[in-house]
Amino acid sequence: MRHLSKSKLMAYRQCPRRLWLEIHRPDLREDSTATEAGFQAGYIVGDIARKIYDSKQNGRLIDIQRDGFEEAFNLTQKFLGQRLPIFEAGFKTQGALAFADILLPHKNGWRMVEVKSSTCVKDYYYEDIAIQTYVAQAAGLSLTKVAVAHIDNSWVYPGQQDYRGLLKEVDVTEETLSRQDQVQGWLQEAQSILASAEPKVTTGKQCDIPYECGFHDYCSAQEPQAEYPIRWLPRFSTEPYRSQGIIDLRNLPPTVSLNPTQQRVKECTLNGQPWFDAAGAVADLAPHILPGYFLDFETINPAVPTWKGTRPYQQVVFQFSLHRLGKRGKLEHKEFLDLSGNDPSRTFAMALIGACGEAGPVFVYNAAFEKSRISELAERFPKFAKRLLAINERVVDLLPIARNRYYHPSQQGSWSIKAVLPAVVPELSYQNLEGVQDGGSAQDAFLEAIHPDTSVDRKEQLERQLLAYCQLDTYAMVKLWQVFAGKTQWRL
DNA sequence: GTGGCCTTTACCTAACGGAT
DNA sequence: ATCCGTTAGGTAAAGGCCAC
Repeated sequence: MRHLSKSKLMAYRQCPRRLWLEIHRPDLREDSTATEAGFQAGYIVGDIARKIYDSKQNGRLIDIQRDGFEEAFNLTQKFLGQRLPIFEAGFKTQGALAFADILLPHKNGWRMVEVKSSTCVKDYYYEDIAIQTYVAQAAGLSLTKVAVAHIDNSWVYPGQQDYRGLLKEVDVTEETLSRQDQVQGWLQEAQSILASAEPKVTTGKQCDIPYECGFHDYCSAQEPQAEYPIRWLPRFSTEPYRSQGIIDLRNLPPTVSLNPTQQRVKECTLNGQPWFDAAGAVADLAPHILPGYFLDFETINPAVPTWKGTRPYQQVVFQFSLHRLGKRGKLEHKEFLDLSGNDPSRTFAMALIGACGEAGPVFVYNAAFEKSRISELAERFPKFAKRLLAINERVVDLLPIARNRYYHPSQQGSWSIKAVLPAVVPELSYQNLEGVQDGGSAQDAFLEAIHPDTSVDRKEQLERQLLAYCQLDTYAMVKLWQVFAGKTQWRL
């Protein structure tokens, strides 16, 4: 009999091998990325949920890290007797463990609320909560109601630490209880899987459901490797071919119909040559006459908003870099970075208006992102709306030009800026940057910089790193433009 | 007017881009 | 783990055409 936490059982619902590895070889799992950020963006959803659901401030929180499993179970039983709100109550049955985010006295029993940081009730929550409630009920808990509390991303934070309205509660009692009969079977199957040898399951769709499995690299390393994987073909369903044992582009039957982009990826990959429609690129850029601007934003999007007037998961702009390229190739740079800890939006909007000038194309990469941010600022600050929307009118997207005119085998089917730049402008490298080398570390740096405990020296260091990183981003776009526009003789 | 066939439009979803 | 907007591609519904 193994101790099976609910999350590990969920793993088995997708793939028995995933469950087996979770229990027997957790060391093989890739570190999950975002969860271990040093500086948390504002509040954690769970903390807020406890405050919201503990209006009388008499709830009992069980700390599994501190107390350990056995003590958590004992405390749970003790607190159940007191009929007060309980957070992280622990239950155990048939080797399965479950911890309930919130338990509240309800009628003659208890109401269980599972807190999720998503913005809707996902299908897989039903299985998740079915296991949760099964374990709790089998351990003797009387449940009268089960609910999911998820984030309401249409809610606007009014400030003053007033987080009522952040969470939206959805009753899932029926959906959950109707699955109870199945859970018993899942538990037995899980135990028998764990008692056996490692199941060998080939990688497939299930590896990414409901999110990427941490053992994917381990499993795929044991399979034949394609030198030119067919998954490099953009928007191409590999499943039908995988089942036929076709994993390499060289083995893809010529009869398979590919769209022009896929065809290009295939050809360039197999002949190892980049493709560049230089005349086409020049023609695409010709209508957009200099002076031109090159713009990039950095944002932060905390689940729990920290600034009055912002929504959950809203992308709040805190930094931009702007290069201006004159008619004869003169390059200037402007930038903005707000590390005050206050909402940067308003000063950002003003600085952006001031920096962009009155006319000339504003080049960005994947225009939807920057344009959406600008539109949002226009909505929030009507006084600036006209001037902000005027900038949006000037935005020119370099992504479709890259996609239509350029491909290098090293892109591996992707036209994201991180795939395109090293191919087009190999001499530019982010490796030389210290600290901040990508968007993720930019957010970390921002959070650390605005944290009250951060020293002045450290803050200045982070500021320098952030500025260097964002400036390199737009400079890289200038270099990209230079190649596409055929101005390689310019010294930029 | 109905049935059959083809074309167009409308709608939906997965993939991809950006940000963490 | 999470968000969002755009887009490509597929499918379903609607529309158009003509023979019978």
